[in-house]
Amino acid sequence: MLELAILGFLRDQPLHGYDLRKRVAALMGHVRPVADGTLYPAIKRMAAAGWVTRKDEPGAAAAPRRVLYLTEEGHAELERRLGEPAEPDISDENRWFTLLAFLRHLGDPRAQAAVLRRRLTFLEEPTSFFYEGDRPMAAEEFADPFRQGLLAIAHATSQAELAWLRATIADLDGR
Amino acid sequence: MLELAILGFLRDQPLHGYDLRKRVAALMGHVRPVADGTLYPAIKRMAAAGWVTRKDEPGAAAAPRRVLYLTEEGHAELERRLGEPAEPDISDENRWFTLLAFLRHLGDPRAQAAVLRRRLTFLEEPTSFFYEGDRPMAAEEFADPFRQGLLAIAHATSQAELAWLRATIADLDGR
DNA sequence: CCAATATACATCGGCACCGAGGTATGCTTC
DNA sequence: GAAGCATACCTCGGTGCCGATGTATATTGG
Repeated sequence: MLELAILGFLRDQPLHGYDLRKRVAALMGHVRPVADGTLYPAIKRMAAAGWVTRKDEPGAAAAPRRVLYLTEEGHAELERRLGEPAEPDISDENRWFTLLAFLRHLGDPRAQAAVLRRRLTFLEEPTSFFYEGDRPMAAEEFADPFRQGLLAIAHATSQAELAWLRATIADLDGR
Repeated sequence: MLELAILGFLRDQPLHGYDLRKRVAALMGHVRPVADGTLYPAIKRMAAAGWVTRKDEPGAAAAPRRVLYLTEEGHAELERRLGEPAEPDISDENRWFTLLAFLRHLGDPRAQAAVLRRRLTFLEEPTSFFYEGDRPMAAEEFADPFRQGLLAIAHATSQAELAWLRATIADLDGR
């Protein structure tokens, strides 16, 4: 998730670590803040993989910066991750939102629609959070207001996204 | 998140690992399936911490079972985690939903309302996913339909939950 | 009768993440 | 001119998670 965000942000423009940290924090930081001890090792990993290159520059405000540039390999990696996302990227909302934030970088509308369809399929399959033995339980069945709320919120959420997905897929197909 | 779910399920009744695995999978498995290599070490940790005890029983269908019982310490730990959740339990939807699934086990309505208020405060504070320099960007500002969708879905989602939170807090306060 | 499947538990190496700590620079404010 | 803060980068130990792998039993289907 973090690596995808880094690839995605660098796709737009070269950035140094500190700037990247702020952008990543804006994107997903309210859910889970990004620690320095996570970001810098990630950058190091990605440099070792050949996805980014680093160039030292004198710091504008303070200490010298190491500006990160996306390489061609990094570009290819981004497209691969956007076009062939792993299952958790589809099912986990946090990961999915990160993917969505950079999906425009997958040039082909057909490929974009295919990714949206995977999410659509996931949201359309019936899921039950709680079971009594083998039988799925409906929201009305339990007295617990919190579990009722949980199901109600999950339902409202997925309805909103389903509507958007269907409209956007239709739009992409029409091009 | 996993440990909270285990404590929560065992609060209702003793369960063996395999049964626990199915219940945890139903609750959060569609988002992120639980691997055996995650569940069993977690049980072991929790047994070492004194939150659960294990009792061997002949298997009903197959291999012998190790039935898990919540101890008094485990009960206290559950209440502590429900009543004083860490920040990520409030902000991360996956964790929050898990907490909500077991919040009824926090007996006191006032304490329950206090937890809901923390989530309310979190959802009420304005968040912007993207910035241009220092300026937050509104959904209409970018042409990217995916980012527009991302913001629209996030907004719809939080509206649904806000309404439920306010209603439920009012209800709990009225008791 | 054999294979496949579901039940049931467990370990191990690798890896990402986190918090804590460390280093250094330049600007602003008192 | 000292203190405090924002900028900017990095390491290290601990922990939890994951996939792969292993072991064993009972039922079901061909």
